[in-house]
Amino acid sequence: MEKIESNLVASVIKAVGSLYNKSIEPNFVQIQKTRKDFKGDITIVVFPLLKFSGKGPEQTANDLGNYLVQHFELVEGFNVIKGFLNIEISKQYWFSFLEDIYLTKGLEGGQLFHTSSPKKIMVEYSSPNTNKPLHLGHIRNNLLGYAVANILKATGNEVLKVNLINDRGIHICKSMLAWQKFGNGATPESTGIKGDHLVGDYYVRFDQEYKAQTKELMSQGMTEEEAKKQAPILLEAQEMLRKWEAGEEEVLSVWRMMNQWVYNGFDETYKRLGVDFDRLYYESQTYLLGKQIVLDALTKGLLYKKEDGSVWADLTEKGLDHKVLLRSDGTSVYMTQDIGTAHQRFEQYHIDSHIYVVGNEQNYHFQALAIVLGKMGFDWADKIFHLSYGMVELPEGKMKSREGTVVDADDLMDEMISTARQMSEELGKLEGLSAEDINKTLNIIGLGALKYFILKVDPKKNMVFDPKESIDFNGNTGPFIQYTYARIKSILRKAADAQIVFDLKQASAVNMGDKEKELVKLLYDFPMVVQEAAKEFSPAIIANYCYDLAKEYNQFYHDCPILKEADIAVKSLRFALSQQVSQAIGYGMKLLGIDVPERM
RNA sequence: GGUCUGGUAGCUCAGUUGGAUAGAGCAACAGCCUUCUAAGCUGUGGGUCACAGGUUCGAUUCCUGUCCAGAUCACCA
Repeated sequence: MEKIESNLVASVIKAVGSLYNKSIEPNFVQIQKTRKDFKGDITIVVFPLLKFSGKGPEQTANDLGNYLVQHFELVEGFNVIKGFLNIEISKQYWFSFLEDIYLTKGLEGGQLFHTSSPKKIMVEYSSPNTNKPLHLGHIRNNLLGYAVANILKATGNEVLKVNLINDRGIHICKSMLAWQKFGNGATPESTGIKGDHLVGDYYVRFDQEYKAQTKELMSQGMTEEEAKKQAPILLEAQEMLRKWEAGEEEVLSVWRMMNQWVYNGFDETYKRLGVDFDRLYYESQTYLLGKQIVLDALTKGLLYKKEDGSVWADLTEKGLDHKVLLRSDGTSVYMTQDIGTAHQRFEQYHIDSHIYVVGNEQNYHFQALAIVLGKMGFDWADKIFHLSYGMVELPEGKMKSREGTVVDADDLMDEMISTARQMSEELGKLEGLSAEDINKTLNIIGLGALKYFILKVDPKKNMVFDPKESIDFNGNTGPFIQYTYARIKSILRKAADAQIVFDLKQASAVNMGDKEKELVKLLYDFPMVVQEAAKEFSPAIIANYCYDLAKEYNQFYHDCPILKEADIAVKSLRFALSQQVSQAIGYGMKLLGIDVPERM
């Protein structure tokens, strides 16, 4: 079926040509959805056309409206308010659209969502440190990365999800050291504590000891600055890192063991969260990459070396500062590794684009990275994209691990599910379900509430999470949308049980009321919404669409009987429509990584 | 101090390339379950779109300045 918008633009151009004998560019035809308080489906803003018509807004709009109604089947009627020409698209068109998706393709199938230029895209997300468990900030990262990858796939791209795990460095040495000193051989098995939490506990333990030692040194007359550098436990941790880099087996074996604990813990969290990866990278294997590339660029004169031997990039012409790429002792920094891994990925996988899902605190880093890569002459330098997302804040400000205000990912998921249980029991929703089904459903609802809460917010904005008020289940929430889905499914089940077969062919455009039309219009928007979300890397666009659709459907559900409708034609139409809405909701939520329950 | 984000109802958030009377939810209040699941639906109240200029037929949207908040500017990652 031809799209309404392009059809209408062409029609208006023809109309202007015929009415006023002027030829105009498409960008003068401004089209938008008609606002709900007015009659009509699509609105043409006529102000830009006045200079061609030479008439006032009202007159011009009426001229156009009359012409369109007479010459184009698609246009059924119109009204003019001020300079706005509100067009009514024929009900036949909307009905045909519903027929089209219901009888042939279905929204999910076909090429409805695909872009004209598919790409091979790598999405890096999660990228945790291995010294502590995941928290709410990581949840936002994981959900965003996973959803964006889904959306890009749905629009026809080939997507590779990767996770670069930061498994080395001073932070993990701190946990290792504290475990050796204070752990008495504790393991996840011996303590029953999840591996990543156990390792995190020793990271906290290290910090306690470090603070105590610093305080002690200060009481002996050291300045705070000195004391922070001289605390014995810190020196030990630094020594441990040196041993790790020297490859001493004694250190490596502890490192491998504790990291494995963490990986087991992460795997569990990822699984519950419903995210996954096509490939894992470990910094211990990539942190030396990039050095040769930097040295090559140095010999080409693209970088410069200071007297102390450190290598720098001058980014001042781009408005940034100078950036170190190799330390004076010749070792790599963070940026060096990113240069190396980016190079490796573009060369090895021949990707067209690389998306890094990383918090906005690293905006500067990625800006600098792109400039450095460009300076080094890589033609893919402008193909890297930093999907920068805002911080999750508490009502009183940032989460601080030192103050114990970090919201732990596992705890939060537990809480969401227990809230779901409490709500469901109060409402008596779970009667007649098996224990297994109950758990499955509560899992879907609890996680749905959490995921939707996070994904409905524009990624680039900071967002506030109040741990005291648990995440809502009413209103603009995941469960609201899930509930709409479950109610439709219930209707579909009932029809199937009664062996009622609905045939949309029995219905026609005349059976379509205003509510039905509004829903079809929303369904019509769905592919564009998905494409927009892909373009903007914003799952929030899909989340808000799902809400709008569910909201609209609930009104329809309230006002219009479906199975109880007497007129078989109307009944069939409503049934088909409900079925399509459930598909769109289910698919939209799936793109967000949110499951929907068959009943709740 | 430089750079980058952001500032919309008491709170959490929408608001498509500039368009009509700026929208939801939560919270508050008032209604709707003998009828397909009331985690729903309907209604009421709530706004100087931070502030001031500019661009134009028209600005929450674009530009400039001011104020406020956050991030960042390491031989950390």
